[in-house]
Amino acid sequence: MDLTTPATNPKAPASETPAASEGGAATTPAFSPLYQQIKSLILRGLQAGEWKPGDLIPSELELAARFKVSQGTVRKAIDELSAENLLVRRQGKGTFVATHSEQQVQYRFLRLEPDAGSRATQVPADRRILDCRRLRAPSEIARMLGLRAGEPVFEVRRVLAFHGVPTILEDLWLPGTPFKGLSLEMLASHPGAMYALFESQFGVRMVRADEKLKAVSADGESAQIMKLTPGFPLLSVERIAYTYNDTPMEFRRGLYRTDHHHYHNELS
Amino acid sequence: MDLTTPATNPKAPASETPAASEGGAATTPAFSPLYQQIKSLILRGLQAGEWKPGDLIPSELELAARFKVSQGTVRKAIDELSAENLLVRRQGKGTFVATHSEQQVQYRFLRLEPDAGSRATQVPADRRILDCRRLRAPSEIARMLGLRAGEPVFEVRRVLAFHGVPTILEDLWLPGTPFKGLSLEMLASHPGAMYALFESQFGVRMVRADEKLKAVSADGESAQIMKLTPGFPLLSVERIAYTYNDTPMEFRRGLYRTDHHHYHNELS
DNA sequence: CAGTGGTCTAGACCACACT
DNA sequence: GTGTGGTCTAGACCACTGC
Repeated sequence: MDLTTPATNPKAPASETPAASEGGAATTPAFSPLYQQIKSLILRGLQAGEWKPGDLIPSELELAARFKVSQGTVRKAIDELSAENLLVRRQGKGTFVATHSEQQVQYRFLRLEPDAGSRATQVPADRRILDCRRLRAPSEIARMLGLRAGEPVFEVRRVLAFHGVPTILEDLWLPGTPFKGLSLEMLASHPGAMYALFESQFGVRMVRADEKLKAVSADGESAQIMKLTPGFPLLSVERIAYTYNDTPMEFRRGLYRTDHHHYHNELS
Repeated sequence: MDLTTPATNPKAPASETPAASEGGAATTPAFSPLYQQIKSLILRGLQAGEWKPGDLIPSELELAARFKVSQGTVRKAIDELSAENLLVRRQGKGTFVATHSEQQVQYRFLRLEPDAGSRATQVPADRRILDCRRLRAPSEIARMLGLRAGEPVFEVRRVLAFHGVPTILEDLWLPGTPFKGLSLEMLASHPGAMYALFESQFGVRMVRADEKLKAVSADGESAQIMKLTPGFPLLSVERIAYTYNDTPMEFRRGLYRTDHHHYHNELS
């Protein structure tokens, strides 16, 4: 592939890309390197479901041939995608689409850990779904999910217990359209982590998330559900989870009991 | 540099490395790629203070010549180091040692943000040092810092206020030896972030940190200092900060008021 | 202009997994 | 052995910075 065209983007790098977007007007010329374009193309394949979570994607040489670039360029694109946890490389085997299921990393977004003792094998939580209903999005929820107020959403409430102690009370909201058909039975019957179900049943893969933490006091209702006295300090965790393209697909509000657990975070 | 030697590590890659460690006995052969060895060598230079925070390090070609490897290999080593925030690349200028000062990122490890309004320009906190004393490490502190109980440590207490509202009460402990000479006056007179002072005055650069968060209720003492009623829910943040080589250099326990701020975390 | 990091290529060889 | 990702090289050219 030649890069003779100077400042602005050279011609589209792939043969199979009708260059869907790129409205028309001259915005920022914004030179973008070839490997970034390759990255976008792979990303498009992931979004389009060409390769599903857990799938093996084509080898680097194959992709290089398809996109008419060198293996090194494909490699750099895949490097970044795997650094972002979208792909997983396995030497000798190939490159796979990351998934929330199967891996030993069951709860990839749950940062709660038992204090001290820290049995590396965190006891599998005891999950209980309290509620699952379809309703029109209140404005706050709509805003978080990038919807218009009144659009349908699912609301789920559940409790997680460790060693019989209710530790997490969560309410979560999902956009109605992509999750059409969700039901309490489906959630209750599914054994694994919730995000694994989202992948297998709805083809929705959560890629990253933003969390906002606060310390709060248990109100009457949550205290009752978690068998605590009102006023008990709880960690409030609000999460927006995004799928490909930074599209919000879940808003979650959790209350964590932290007298025997803590929220672990690594800074760098 | 030739890589003819097969499985085990090839001969040391640099000319100026007396191969200090590598005890003797055959542990794990553990093949390590060239770029990892280069990375270690650069890291050693950083630890040894050959280049200090903010300094320009030699160019890729210079390092390649010095270590007798190709530019690409040095590049990959630097890529990783800059991904770990130890180095910062600036196109056209060179590669610099990362620092907590100068950058616009004043509080690199502080995850507390104002709610909603979120003036991107977070008001510079009003810092007040309450105490700074030298004492013998209690066993818990010693354990956190990798010291023996009774070894000297500094204990500092300070309050951060935003818009006049006391929001963070922190106690922190530093090992006595590396921080010899620390005083309340020094802390109080220094304008910028604390980690910047550690770099400039003690040559200690914090590289990464581990935090454990819990929700707690304000006790009498902290309530009084923060002008709250006892029982007010506070976010407890325990941090161990590490310098190069995963050596712990600070233990910090903070209480955050979170009624108008939140702790922000990005998951991926 | 020269010097730096950033991108891209082409080719060689190594380490690992499967058959 | 074949095919995969992983490492390493050498050289070309581009983009940015500052003299």
